[in-house]
Amino acid sequence: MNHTSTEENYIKAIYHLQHATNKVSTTSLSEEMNTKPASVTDMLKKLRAKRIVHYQRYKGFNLTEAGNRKALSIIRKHRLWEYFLVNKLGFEWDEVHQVAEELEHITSSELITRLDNFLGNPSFDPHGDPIPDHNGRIKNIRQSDLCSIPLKKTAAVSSVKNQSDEMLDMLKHYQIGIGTKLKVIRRFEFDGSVEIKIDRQPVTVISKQVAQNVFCIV
Amino acid sequence: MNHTSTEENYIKAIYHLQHATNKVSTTSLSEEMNTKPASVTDMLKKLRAKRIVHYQRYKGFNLTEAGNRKALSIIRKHRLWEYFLVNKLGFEWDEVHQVAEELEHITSSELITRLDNFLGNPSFDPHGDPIPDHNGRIKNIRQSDLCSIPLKKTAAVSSVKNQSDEMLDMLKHYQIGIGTKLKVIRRFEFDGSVEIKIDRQPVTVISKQVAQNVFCIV
DNA sequence: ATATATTTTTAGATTTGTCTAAATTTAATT
DNA sequence: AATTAAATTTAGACAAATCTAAAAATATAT
Repeated sequence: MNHTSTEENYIKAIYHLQHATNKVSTTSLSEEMNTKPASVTDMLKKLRAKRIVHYQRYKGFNLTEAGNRKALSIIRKHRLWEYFLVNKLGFEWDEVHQVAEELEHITSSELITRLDNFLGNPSFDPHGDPIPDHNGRIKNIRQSDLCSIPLKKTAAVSSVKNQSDEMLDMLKHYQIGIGTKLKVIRRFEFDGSVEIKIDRQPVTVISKQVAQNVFCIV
Repeated sequence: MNHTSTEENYIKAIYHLQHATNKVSTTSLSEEMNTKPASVTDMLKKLRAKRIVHYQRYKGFNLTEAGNRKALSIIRKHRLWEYFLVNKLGFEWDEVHQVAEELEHITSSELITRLDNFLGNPSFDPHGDPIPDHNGRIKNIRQSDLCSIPLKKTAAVSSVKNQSDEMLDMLKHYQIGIGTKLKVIRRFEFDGSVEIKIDRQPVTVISKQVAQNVFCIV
């Protein structure tokens, strides 16, 4: 079944709502999509007709099995392109999202197979998010930065994105290196800074800028 | 100024009509775009409002300076992506057009700059067509196949794509070799065959299949 | 449990790119 | 030059994705 870019964006947004939030509703989806609830209702009917969502008026919705597969294939494309943009074209990880939003809608599946091989079949994108394989399977070891890992779970630092001298200097100060075990205790709304506890060290706070660069396996 | 993918496709098609044929008309453009003449008229009004074409009803149309620049930027993207698909992802040259048709509409200009550098700033795409640089300049040594060179301009054969025994046999029969000077006199709509005049030889017709494989410098 | 607020859906309009059918203009032919 | 043919344009309609405003259903609060 073919889908328009718009439909694909809705499918992705529904997937995201189902996994990253606990609010799957017409209104929350409209916020995610920057549209009005009325537009969401129209699209839900369209996606229901295409067997992408289960949907009953006033009763909510969720992805069907086919919808879930479709979502994973879009996410796969998005993350492979992000990997390409950062590791081949030299973009910074925070510059690639918008471009990948466009690239993910290129239809050729042959292209994605070849891109995947060209990149060496990576399992994680530059943000540490897992890249679904061609069957939609996701590596359960997920790399996430300190802004997105769950609170109070021990995690091991697995990579650092920005490897500038200045950053390495900071990490040395905090005694953070690859393999360091730590927990995120809390996050501050005001500036996004993060309170962490490292084994055998006092609790400290690191800035959002630093936290975004430190990736862990939870 | 931003343009939809559809507008971009029209711009590219007009550019192509102006350079590769001598029929720039509502009907020929509608054939190029696989639409009806009425749709072309609508689009011409839209493009005129955006200062992309000069257009007077019943009197024909052509690209403005801005339209020409825009066309070259789309062609640049298309050909860079084709180069990428063939030389990095291992596609065959005849498999890439459709995918590049989609990729050429990705908007980021930063992406194209980086892609260009990643590829080593190539001057010709896998079909031998020149890749405009970021200022829209085209290497005047343009390699084009006999299906796309301008009519009645002397051209020198510069390369042959398919180098199979069967093809070389045909070229020997026609007395075409590297360096041969020839003109394309006309093209036949019916089967895409091409009438050519080679120095000191009678006019002959070669099939589209052959013409597509013979590249020249105009 | 009834009134109020919130969420969701419907109805009808808009924009983009397309179509068909009819009208108009230009070109070709006798 | 008049007629016929071809090309082009207009008029009106349609599908996709959106909107606003109003109606309907559900949830919340008194």
